Amino acid sequence: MQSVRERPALGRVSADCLVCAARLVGLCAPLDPPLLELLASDAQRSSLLPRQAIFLQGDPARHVFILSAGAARLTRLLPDGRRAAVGFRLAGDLLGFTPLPEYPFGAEALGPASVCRLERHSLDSLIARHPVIERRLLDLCMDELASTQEQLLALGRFTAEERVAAFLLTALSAQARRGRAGAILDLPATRGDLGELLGLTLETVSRVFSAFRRRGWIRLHGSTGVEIRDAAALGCLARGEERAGTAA
Amino acid sequence: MQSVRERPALGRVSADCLVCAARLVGLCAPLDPPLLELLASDAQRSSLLPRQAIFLQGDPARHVFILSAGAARLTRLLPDGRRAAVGFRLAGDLLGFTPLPEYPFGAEALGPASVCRLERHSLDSLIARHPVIERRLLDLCMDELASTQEQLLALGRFTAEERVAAFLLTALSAQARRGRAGAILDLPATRGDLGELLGLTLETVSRVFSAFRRRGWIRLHGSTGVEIRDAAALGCLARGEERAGTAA
DNA sequence: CGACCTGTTGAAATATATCAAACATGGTGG
DNA sequence: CCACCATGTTTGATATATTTCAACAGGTCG
Repeated sequence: MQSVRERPALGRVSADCLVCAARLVGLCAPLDPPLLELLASDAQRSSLLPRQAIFLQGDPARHVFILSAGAARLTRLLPDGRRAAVGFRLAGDLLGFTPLPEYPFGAEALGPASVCRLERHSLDSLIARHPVIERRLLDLCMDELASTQEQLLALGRFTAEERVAAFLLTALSAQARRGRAGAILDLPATRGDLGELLGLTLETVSRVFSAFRRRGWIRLHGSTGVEIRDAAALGCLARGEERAGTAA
Repeated sequence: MQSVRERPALGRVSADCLVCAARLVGLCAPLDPPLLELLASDAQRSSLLPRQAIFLQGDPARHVFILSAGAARLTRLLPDGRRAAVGFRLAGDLLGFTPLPEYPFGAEALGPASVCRLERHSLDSLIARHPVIERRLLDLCMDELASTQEQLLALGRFTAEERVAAFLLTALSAQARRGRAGAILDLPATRGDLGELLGLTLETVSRVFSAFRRRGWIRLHGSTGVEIRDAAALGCLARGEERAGTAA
């Protein structure tokens, strides 16, 4: 089912590119320019087509990746073919940093994207020489843990509508944090992608989008644009404020 | 609904106690004795009754806790009263370590338990003086992230039976890692507790236990003992190996 | 144009929740 | 010691949210 699997072509990367892509979030955000230069000197940049794999579940975890542009998803494949998404990641996020010998899940680009690839051992030696990086990794890990726990709450206790509402608002604020303010969410994901993230089928996701649209809470623009027109109503759902009837 | 809420009585703690409780897992596992002594000198020990709160969701996050004995659960309460458990924690685990100003969820003892309480700022200053602690925190955070992602997978894609099976095996191996080998799991949690962890109702958890018992996969001993009699069968479910009929 | 993919909507099937009742268990106090 | 109560468990009947199966519509692309 995965259309494109070959590895991206590689190229050298400048510190500028790293700085520019990951100014406000991610590993590089708080690092000194000289340190960034050091990171960049070891990294290789590559561009990804939509749906292209960054790494596969089960591959030896020899590299870490910084997503410098675009969006990606992390997915786990079950033996019987079911697939679940562990999360979506945006520009600046670190991918594939694991203590395990193999990646416990795969990563693939959602839309067009680009990554900086760094050898795991070269990150390790960088850490050894510059403890500030370790501190930064701990912060990132804690952020990721917190968002995973939120996701857990959603899958464990939220209805389909609540999950979609929570996702839309989370994605909107993640996009805002990366500089693009405004109510239009750029979401290069199919209904199926969202279903895998939210523990729903693609049909259920579609029905929820339709319901939100009918209530005037969202508007769709093209294939990837989702305009949030009533963040308050969505927020009420996303916070889990009532179990029963959805008031007008 | 929470029966006991007052804070535990505090007392001094020895490094020995920390070492002993958390020898193989947790924050203290790989630390030098002198460092442990340092940690211990700042910590206060307290005993907890079953169901006693360690900290509440929304409390200022001024302390971190090391669970030195017993089991605890972390729960998030939704505005409308629904409750979800983020996870269970066992002896040696670190609780309440968050970058946020307030605890994002509450922690309470499942059975009788004890914790070592440490001021957050004193942990911070310890980190500043001994970077090895930071490394250890990163490892712990990554472990916690990995187990949370497993849990996410379970809630997103697993059936009720698969969730319970996966939980039982995870709990068994967590117990084994803490020294108590063997097939009998000591589980001081009600069906309701498990339901909150697994995103199910207590009745569904009970029905799954009954089904496993009828198939001879488990046996119950008293109110907390669960004997795993067919780990292979449970493992097959827990890995998500088939979607449809459960073969005899 | 036709094949293909994504999205939408409908009708039926189903896993789990909800509601309800009985049953066990352990503690407590008469 | 036993009656009593609170708490947790089990099981049943019913309801319901979501899945599953299916058909169709709108793009896109070769």
